[in-house]
Amino acid sequence: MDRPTVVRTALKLLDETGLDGLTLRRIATELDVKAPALYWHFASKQALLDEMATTVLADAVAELAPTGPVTWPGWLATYGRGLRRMLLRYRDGARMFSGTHLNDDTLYASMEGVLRALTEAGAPLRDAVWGPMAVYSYVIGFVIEEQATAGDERYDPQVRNQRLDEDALPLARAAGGLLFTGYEERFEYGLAAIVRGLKTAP
Amino acid sequence: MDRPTVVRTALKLLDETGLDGLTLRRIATELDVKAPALYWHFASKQALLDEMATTVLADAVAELAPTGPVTWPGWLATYGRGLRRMLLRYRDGARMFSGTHLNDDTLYASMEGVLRALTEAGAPLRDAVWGPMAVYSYVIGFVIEEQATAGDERYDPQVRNQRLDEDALPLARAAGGLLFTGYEERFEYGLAAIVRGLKTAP
DNA sequence: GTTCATCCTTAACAGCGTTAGATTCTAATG
DNA sequence: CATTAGAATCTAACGCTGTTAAGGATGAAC
Repeated sequence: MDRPTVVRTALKLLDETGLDGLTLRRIATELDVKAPALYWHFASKQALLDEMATTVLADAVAELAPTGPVTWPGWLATYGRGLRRMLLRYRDGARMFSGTHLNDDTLYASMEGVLRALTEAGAPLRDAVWGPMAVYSYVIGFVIEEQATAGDERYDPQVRNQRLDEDALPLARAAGGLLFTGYEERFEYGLAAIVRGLKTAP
Repeated sequence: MDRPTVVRTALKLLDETGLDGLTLRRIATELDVKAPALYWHFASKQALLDEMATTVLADAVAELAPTGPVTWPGWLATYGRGLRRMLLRYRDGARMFSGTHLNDDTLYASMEGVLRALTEAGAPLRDAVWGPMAVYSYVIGFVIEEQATAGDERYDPQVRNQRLDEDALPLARAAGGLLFTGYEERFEYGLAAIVRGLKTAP
């Protein structure tokens, strides 16, 4: 049992338990081990969560890193879609990223490749750094909300509209159907806006 | 002692304790009360957190809701900046939003005003809903990362660069200076991109 | 064959959110 | 004025959590 094994096991367990139900004792049981044994490999639960998030992001970046020549900021759309897909792969995947400290040198290595590809495509370093970061922020924020609301019946437009007065709040009622269905299309809407905005930067 | 009092007290305490240190016992002590008393007003701690987040957002939307005529999507920049300012006002303010269920009818009322102003400014309802939502996602994601890294010495570019090999990762090193300083400028960079992208929507 | 580091165990701690049941206080009712 | 009803809080406790301390098993190195 080593660090990567613990991380992968915890990530697998995350789908069953959710982030709130992910306890050290459950992870340990899954590994046929007692909870304190985890402290040999990780200084704290937070350190384990940090490494879980880092692993997911490193997987995403490694998979998405441009191999050949890319266009800027065209690659950002690919990056945004891939990142969202990675986050959706795990229950509470995006929430896992809030409050964690990303810290892995393999992450920086992948980043280096992205930065080189983007600068070689003609982007100033500032854009090559800030562009992906803006997409990253958007994706994290979007998926946090998506994973919180999708499947939660309190956000079902029909249930929601029963609470909302038709005469006083007609637009808020209509908004429900646009907010809590068709996440795919709404995600692309915002992502396209960012990419388009970066393309037409002054 | 009523619900709003508890919420405001908890929000004040949040700055001292941080989200992880915010326990029901501490909140109760601050209110000169024992912890179980809180259960008379809230069904669970999560319900209290939900209302805290809802309060912060409702405050922001109420303050930012356009009173007169607005331009679309020009108002979105105002909205994004104001929302960020509101989140930064509280320690872990953005993290508080991940995992909480926003649910307040006063929130919908404020939303109604925004939607009306934007549609009257000529925006289709879809844009009036999805535009602010895209900005919202970006701001939440941005501030989560900002509040996690700002002030954390592990993200100090100098400390960070000691870990990074100069020859192998020159761009990743240079990126540090662009990522963990000057949040203001980087925030505006992404915000402007979204707004510009929405303005030039096809 | 002893030493030493590695990896895991048992036992326990303080603190957490939460519940059950008793208790106090307030206001209205007869 | 005495009684009742309900609202708001208390005490006590439960099960669970992350975490620590101290010790035992295992295997490689001298």
